Amino acid sequence: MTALLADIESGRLGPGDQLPSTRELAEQYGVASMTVRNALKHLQQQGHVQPTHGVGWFVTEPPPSGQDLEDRVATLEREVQELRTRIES
Amino acid sequence: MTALLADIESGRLGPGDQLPSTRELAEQYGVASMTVRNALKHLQQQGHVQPTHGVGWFVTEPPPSGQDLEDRVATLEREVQELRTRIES
Amino acid sequence: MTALLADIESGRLGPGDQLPSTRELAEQYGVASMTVRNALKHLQQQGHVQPTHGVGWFVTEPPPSGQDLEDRVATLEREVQELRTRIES
Amino acid sequence: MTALLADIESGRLGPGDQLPSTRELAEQYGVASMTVRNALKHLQQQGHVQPTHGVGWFVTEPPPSGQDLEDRVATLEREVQELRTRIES
DNA sequence: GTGGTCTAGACCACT
DNA sequence: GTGGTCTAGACCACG
Repeated sequence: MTALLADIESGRLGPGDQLPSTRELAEQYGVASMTVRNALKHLQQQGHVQPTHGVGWFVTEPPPSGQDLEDRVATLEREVQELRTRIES
Repeated sequence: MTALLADIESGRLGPGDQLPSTRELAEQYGVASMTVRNALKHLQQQGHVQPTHGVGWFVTEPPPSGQDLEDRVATLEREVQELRTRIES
Repeated sequence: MTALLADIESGRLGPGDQLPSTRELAEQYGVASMTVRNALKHLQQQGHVQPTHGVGWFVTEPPPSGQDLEDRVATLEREVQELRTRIES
Repeated sequence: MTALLADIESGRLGPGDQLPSTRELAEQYGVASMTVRNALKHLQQQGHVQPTHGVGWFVTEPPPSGQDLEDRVATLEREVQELRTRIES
């Protein structure tokens, strides 16, 4: 089941892509659906995938790990400030 | 969808008032129309609202305080089922 | 889907028998799974069948034909009481 | 609403094509959904379209109207005879 | 232009 | 590997 993560990290599955259904994955890997679900939840906690109820699982945008969240906030706040200035002028 | 019940119980929606259409509710709450319908059906079973085909859903007179009979039956049937399972095991 | 009821009433399916899974029934009758579920829910309300989550649907004891809801409640309460006694013993 | 028939006969809509939804058609032509439905039922009686519940309306194979059925049979029989001859030679 | 039912197929909860 | 709930959107019945 770590093969899924490999697919995501290698780029075979990109942001926005829909994963095969949980039933398909269970069949493909020959495991119980519970196992698939646990694995997906794990990947979700790491920020790799996200479910939409009744629709499917999707690869998320690359997780912000590696960049400090506070840095990210500062960057965005600067951007907002700049845009506001441009609008007012 | 429990917000609707809150609106009714708080008095924001009184007896005789018409609810927004199922399609509007679906859009408002960001859910599918079937989900709205299921929620309304539950509120109906509890005696809060009532539909009229081709017209709309309406808030009913104050519901039968306590527990609805059908609910009671459902509850008991579940309990019986559970107890039987425990006995068999 | 009314064929199921016929099977039950004719005795081809007796009390305690397990029905085919909802997915099988959907395939057999060529309808969507939600439709199967709705049909089963109706049969349940009429007291013909009963589900157990994660296990399946089962034919119940002969249904409460012409029985008042209050009677039904009383009957179930007695049944619960009896089952509890059996568990404690 | 006869525009739909024109679209079908002219070939803009071919066999197997799905029509716009009844709601869309009603909106497009600025008529009530009942009117759309009646028109579609009319086209269905003439063998032009066919509905599938919960899915949509589809253009059927070209109906045999306009050519007499016996003529059609004769034509086909000649065609079969001709093809057989070509095969044998 | 509303409520009601259905399709096709997904995820979720449970045993 | 079951039942339960949900999505998105279709047709159907009705006032």
